[in-house]
Amino acid sequence: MPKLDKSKKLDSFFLVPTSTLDVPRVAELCNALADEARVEIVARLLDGEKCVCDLTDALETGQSRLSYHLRVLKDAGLVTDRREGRWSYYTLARDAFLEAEHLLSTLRPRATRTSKTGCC
Amino acid sequence: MPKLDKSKKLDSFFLVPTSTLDVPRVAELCNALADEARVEIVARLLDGEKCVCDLTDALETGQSRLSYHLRVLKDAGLVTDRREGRWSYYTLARDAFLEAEHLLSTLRPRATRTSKTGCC
DNA sequence: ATGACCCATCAACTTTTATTGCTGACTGGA
DNA sequence: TCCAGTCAGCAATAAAAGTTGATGGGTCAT
Repeated sequence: MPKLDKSKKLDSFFLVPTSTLDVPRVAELCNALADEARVEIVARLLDGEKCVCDLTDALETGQSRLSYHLRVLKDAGLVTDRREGRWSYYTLARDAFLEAEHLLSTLRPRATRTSKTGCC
Repeated sequence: MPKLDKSKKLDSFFLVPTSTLDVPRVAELCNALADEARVEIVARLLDGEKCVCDLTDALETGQSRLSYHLRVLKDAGLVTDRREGRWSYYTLARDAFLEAEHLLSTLRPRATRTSKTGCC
């Protein structure tokens, strides 16, 4: 029996391992991937680092718009950027994607059981 | 060498297995989980089916608001509902969560290699 | 049938996101 | 130094998402 973490609500403490159920972080990561434009960007970065101009060409989008979406991804920690001369290079942050996979797995329903509790 | 699927863009065909990279679906699923209120709902459903009134009590939220968020989750396929008498019961859709995990895994960067291609 | 209850949906509103054009900082070459 | 190119960030606008209170349909007990 683990020690009670009083910072967590009591009931949820017993239902799930709260240490791995980080609601705001799930929402933050999902929010960053909730837009097709950003998922496209991630897809383009799958085969390695790219500079903004590469992405602008590949995605046929305005530079300003791209910059905005890159920032959203960066704020969520899903990409990192690097400056080299006049170019900015973006790379996927592997850790963040692994984190996302882990967080999502904590939301996976255990089984298809119906609890059949009386209601209200 | 698999047969070419002409419905997919040529370049992305060679970069990733496009059959598993469903950009709109990733965005749709992530969008459904992009709000803390909805992640909370999912968390509450982790230990099984619940009726709306249970969730209203547990999450201390207005009934209308909850109904809205449940609908978003339902539209994304993450939950299913069932009517019994005057109560509506919601359950997590295991398949959709497995699908989400799979889709997310297709976005995981292969390695931390820098492609070092010349730019622009 | 009447009334209490559960819940989805609507309309009105507020808040958040996304898009676009523009500006300017910074870099590197002529 | 001057010019052209890359790119982030701002302001204005458009669009989408979220919140709230009200309405009404369905269900159940009296």
